[in-house]
Amino acid sequence: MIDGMHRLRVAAAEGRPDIPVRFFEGLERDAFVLSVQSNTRHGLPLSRAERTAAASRILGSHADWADRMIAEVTGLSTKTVRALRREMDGAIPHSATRIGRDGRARPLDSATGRLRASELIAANPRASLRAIADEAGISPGTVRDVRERLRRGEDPVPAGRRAPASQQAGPDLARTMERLMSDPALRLTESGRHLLRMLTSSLPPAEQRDQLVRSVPPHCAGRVSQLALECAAAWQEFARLVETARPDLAPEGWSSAAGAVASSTRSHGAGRADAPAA
DNA sequence: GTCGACTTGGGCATCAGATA
DNA sequence: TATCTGATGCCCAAGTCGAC
Repeated sequence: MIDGMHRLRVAAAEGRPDIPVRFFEGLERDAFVLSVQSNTRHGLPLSRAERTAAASRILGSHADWADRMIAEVTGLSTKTVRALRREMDGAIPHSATRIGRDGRARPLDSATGRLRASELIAANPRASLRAIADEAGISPGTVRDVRERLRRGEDPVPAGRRAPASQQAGPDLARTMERLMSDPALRLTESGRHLLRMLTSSLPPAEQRDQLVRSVPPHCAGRVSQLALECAAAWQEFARLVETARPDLAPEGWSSAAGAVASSTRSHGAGRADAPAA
């Protein structure tokens, strides 16, 4: 029963031998979506907690659906669904595209396709927009925009919100830091606050990094560099100990990232494993 | 090839209700 | 009463796709 439980009970109470039904053919996950949609549109409305739980489940089963699509189904706001998706980052399948309410798929990051299109245009300036679009995996409209940008001497990838994934490491770190700082388990204990202070002070914002580098006097550069490498090695050892203590909580990719730091620092012969230095 | 309709995610300001 | 949280509306740049 996806919808109409009350109508069925009323029919049964009235002793009616049959009731008109509409069959649904599809996957269980799609049946769940239909059920949530029905409950938000009529009948006994779902509580906010129930709608949030439903949105979480739909995010897990339909990760490629746009936030607005899920918001419409669950009766939540788009911003709430967006926040929920951020919270569940890592726990839900990653999708490079979003299917909107119009059923069209749109990429989250078109930089790769744009760069590919710019290469194809340079190689064959007389190729049609559709031919390049097919080859690059983007729409003809986007190819046209790339071509106009190249004619104006601009970068084929617009600067702004949809930056290439390679440039998103900074914001991800900042987001992870924000989550840790809002976690009561850390925020409300002395040792947790101490750890947060150490993590915060050891993560210079990208925009301040260049300024910090320029502020190092030439005669101190060697010692500062050596100390930074020792700090990195100490943090790497700290990461290894944390991972060993709680292997079940180690995020995917953590080991390889820590290993990369280790390999880059060990090659300099630095490293002190007794305490993490910030 | 071009254009317009419609959509996206994100930022920002504002408001309302819950909670301390 | 102050603060927090969630919802809403508006705006923006960018993307897709059908019609012409």
